[in-house]
Amino acid sequence: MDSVKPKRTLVEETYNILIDAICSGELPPGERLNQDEIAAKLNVSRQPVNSAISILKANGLVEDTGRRSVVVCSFDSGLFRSIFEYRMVIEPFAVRLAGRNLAVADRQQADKVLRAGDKAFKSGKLSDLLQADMQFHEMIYGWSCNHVIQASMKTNWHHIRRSMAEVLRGPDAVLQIWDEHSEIVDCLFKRDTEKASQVMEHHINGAYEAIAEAISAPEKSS
Amino acid sequence: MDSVKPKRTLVEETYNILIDAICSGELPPGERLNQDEIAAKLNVSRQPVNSAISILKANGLVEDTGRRSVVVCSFDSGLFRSIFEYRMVIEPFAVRLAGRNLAVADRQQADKVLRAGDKAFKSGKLSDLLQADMQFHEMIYGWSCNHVIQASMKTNWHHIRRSMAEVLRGPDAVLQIWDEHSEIVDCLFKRDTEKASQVMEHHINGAYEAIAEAISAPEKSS
DNA sequence: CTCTCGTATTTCGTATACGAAATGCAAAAT
DNA sequence: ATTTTGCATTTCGTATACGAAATACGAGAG
Repeated sequence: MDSVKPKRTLVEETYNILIDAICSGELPPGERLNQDEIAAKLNVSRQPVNSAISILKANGLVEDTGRRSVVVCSFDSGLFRSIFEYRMVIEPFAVRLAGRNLAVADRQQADKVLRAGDKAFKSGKLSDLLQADMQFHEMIYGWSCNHVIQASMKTNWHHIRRSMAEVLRGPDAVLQIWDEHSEIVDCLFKRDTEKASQVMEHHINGAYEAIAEAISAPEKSS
Repeated sequence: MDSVKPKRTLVEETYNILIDAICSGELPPGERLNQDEIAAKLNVSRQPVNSAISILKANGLVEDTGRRSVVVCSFDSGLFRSIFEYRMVIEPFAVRLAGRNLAVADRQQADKVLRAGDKAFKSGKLSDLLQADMQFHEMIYGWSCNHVIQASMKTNWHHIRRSMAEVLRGPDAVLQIWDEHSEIVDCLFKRDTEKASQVMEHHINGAYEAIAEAISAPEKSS
């Protein structure tokens, strides 16, 4: 007999819904969060909404204006640069750790994730590709067995998703980055950790340039 | 005329007090957090306490037991390893970034922090030394101008403080690490960023070994 | 005496209530 | 017409209320 479902609280539910709305762009930067409104929309009282917003505030997704409302943080291009600067170091490092802990790496899991990525790539839907991309990288973080990397990147992916939501409004810049994923996995399982790490560094660098271009250039097309 | 003080909410106050109590060891791992009790002690209602605990939960400082109470997370030695594994890469990186942004680096600030460290070192109080150590490293994070590094390390220092609170109960293991700090600053301002980064890597490695020893060995003395 | 179960008490999550500050608006003043 | 000012309304933070689930505890069965 299995233990009963660990009931989620309304605070957690509300938090997840809000963070999703922010990262998907449904709540754009600068948008004011009205507690009554949100509470009504989610069919809960204002209290869980208030708590959820406190968490968002502590995590830097929203900021209060000093007045009586909190707003979704503006998307800072400096933050974007920080994230990729950071990933350029952390992602190759995660690969090296994964190489050391190869016992925890699961080839079947890798194949599944890679297949999902191929499918998303062929479908051409950038949002699907983003989802698959995130899953691939989170798999690597898991293999690294380093909880700090996992936690910090979880936060970062929120911001990445948020910035990508902006990109998605622009022309569909197809990112030609998927094939490097399978190369990384191959190198890892061939025990060539150093090569895998190098490919990852190149991969992040390429992703940054592609996205930075898509972000800075969209005005040209409109 | 200056603008009025931005009043802190009771939720924030409560959160800060709780996180401080956890990191100082006043609330040891496994301790149950009773909302009524905390509310009474802080002279607030249960509501801000409840919200503050939600934030702690989201940030992994406390966990709920599935029952009716949340407890302070047990201190995982794996997490400790993760943090120093991570710092071994991130701290030298932060130094390299600081070297590039040397314009923001403030020699006077550095001297002040270094002097405070010397004083704490001579006083022999490990808690003061820890405080000064944290300030030194946070100065470097600031110079790196990378917000992701700052944010992730802020969380990590909570855990470091928490683990050090354990160490402090044991024999006073004096950590002979302070002089490396001034060496790092010197190299930086001499524009020898690479050397500074290397010293930082060595520094973190030394700190890890010293602390790991102090943590694993305290039983011997009791 | 030990175990089991029913009941009282504690404790939490959430809803509602309430006061204070911010905002909107319209009438009065220039 | 534009600005100022006082009042009504909105909105938030916090306190209190309430029901449900967890725990403690004692009485009865074995």
